[in-house]
Amino acid sequence: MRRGLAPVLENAQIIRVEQRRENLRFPFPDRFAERLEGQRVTDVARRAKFLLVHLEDGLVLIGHLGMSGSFRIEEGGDDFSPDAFTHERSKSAAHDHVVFYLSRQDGRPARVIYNDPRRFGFMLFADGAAINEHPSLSGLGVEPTGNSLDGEVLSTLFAGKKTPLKAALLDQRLIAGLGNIYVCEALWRAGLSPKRAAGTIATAKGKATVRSTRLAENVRAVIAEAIAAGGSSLRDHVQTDGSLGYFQHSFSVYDREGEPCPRKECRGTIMRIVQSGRSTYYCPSCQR
DNA sequence: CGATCCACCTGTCGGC
DNA sequence: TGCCGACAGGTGGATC
Repeated sequence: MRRGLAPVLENAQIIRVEQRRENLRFPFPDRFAERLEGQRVTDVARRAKFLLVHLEDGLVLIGHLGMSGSFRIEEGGDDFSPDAFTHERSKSAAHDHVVFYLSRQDGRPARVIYNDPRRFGFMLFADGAAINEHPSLSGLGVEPTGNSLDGEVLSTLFAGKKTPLKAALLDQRLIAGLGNIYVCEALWRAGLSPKRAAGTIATAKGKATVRSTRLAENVRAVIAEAIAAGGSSLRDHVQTDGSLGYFQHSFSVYDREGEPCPRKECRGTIMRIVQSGRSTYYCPSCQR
C-alpha cells in the first residue's frame, strides 16, 4: 500500500480533506482536516503495518488499514469537479470515510480515498521528531523485511518461550508486521508445526539453529514475494489502483482446509485449527 | 510480566 | 428464496 501511495502523495500538497464521519476504530484527532490542509507531503513511510505520512511541518499522519481498509487513487483531469475523476466506484462509496484532495507538482489533481467497511482501521497524528515514541509504534519488534531477520535474531527472540510458534510469530512486540496469512505460509514453507513451543527452535543463548534459520529465511521470502505480488487481496481488499493483489493465488495452506498438501512427496491434508482465537492452516503430516 | 479472551463492525457464505 | 450462525486480513484493553 505504501508503494502504491508514495508516487502520488510524495511532494503533493493536500488541498482539502473531507472527513465523512467522526471516528473509525478511534475518533479522528481534533481538527483533523484543518491540520492537514495546505501542507505538503514530504515522505510516505511504513513501520510494521502502520503507514506513516510525513508532512512539512513535522506532523505525521499514522494510518492503519485494520482488517478491511483500503486506499484508492483517483486521477483527475483539469479540475476537482466530479467529472474529472474517471474511476468512480459507486459500489463501495458507502464506506468511503476520508477523501484527500491533492495538488501534485505537475499540476494534475488527484484524490486519495480511504474506504473501510468494518472500520477497524484508524488515523492518528504523531510528532515526526518522536515518531518511534508514539504509543502505536513504541512497542514494536523487528521488521521481517530486508535481510536483518535471521536465525540468530529468531533464536534470541524465541529463547525460553513456551507460547506456540504461531502466536510468537504474530506477536508484534517480537516481529512487527506479520499477519495471520503470512505466518501460516511461512510455517508451512519451513516445515514447522504452528503448535510447537517457540523456544524449541531456539537455544538458551540465542544461537542460530537449523530450524530458526530455516524459519527466518521463509518468513523473509514470503513477505518479499507478497510485496512483489502487490499483497494478498481477499474479497474487496484492493490495491491503490483498484486492482487486486495476487499473492493469494500463491497460498499453499491458507484457506485450503481439506485440500492435499502441495508439498512434493507429502501425502498429508491441510487442516484448520484455532489458536488464540484465529484460524491456523497447516499440514500435520509435514509440519513438525 | 505473559497468556487468553473479548470487543470493535460490516459483509459474505454455507447450511437448512 | 430467506433466515441465521459462523467467520474474516488486526489491534488493544481487560482479566486472569
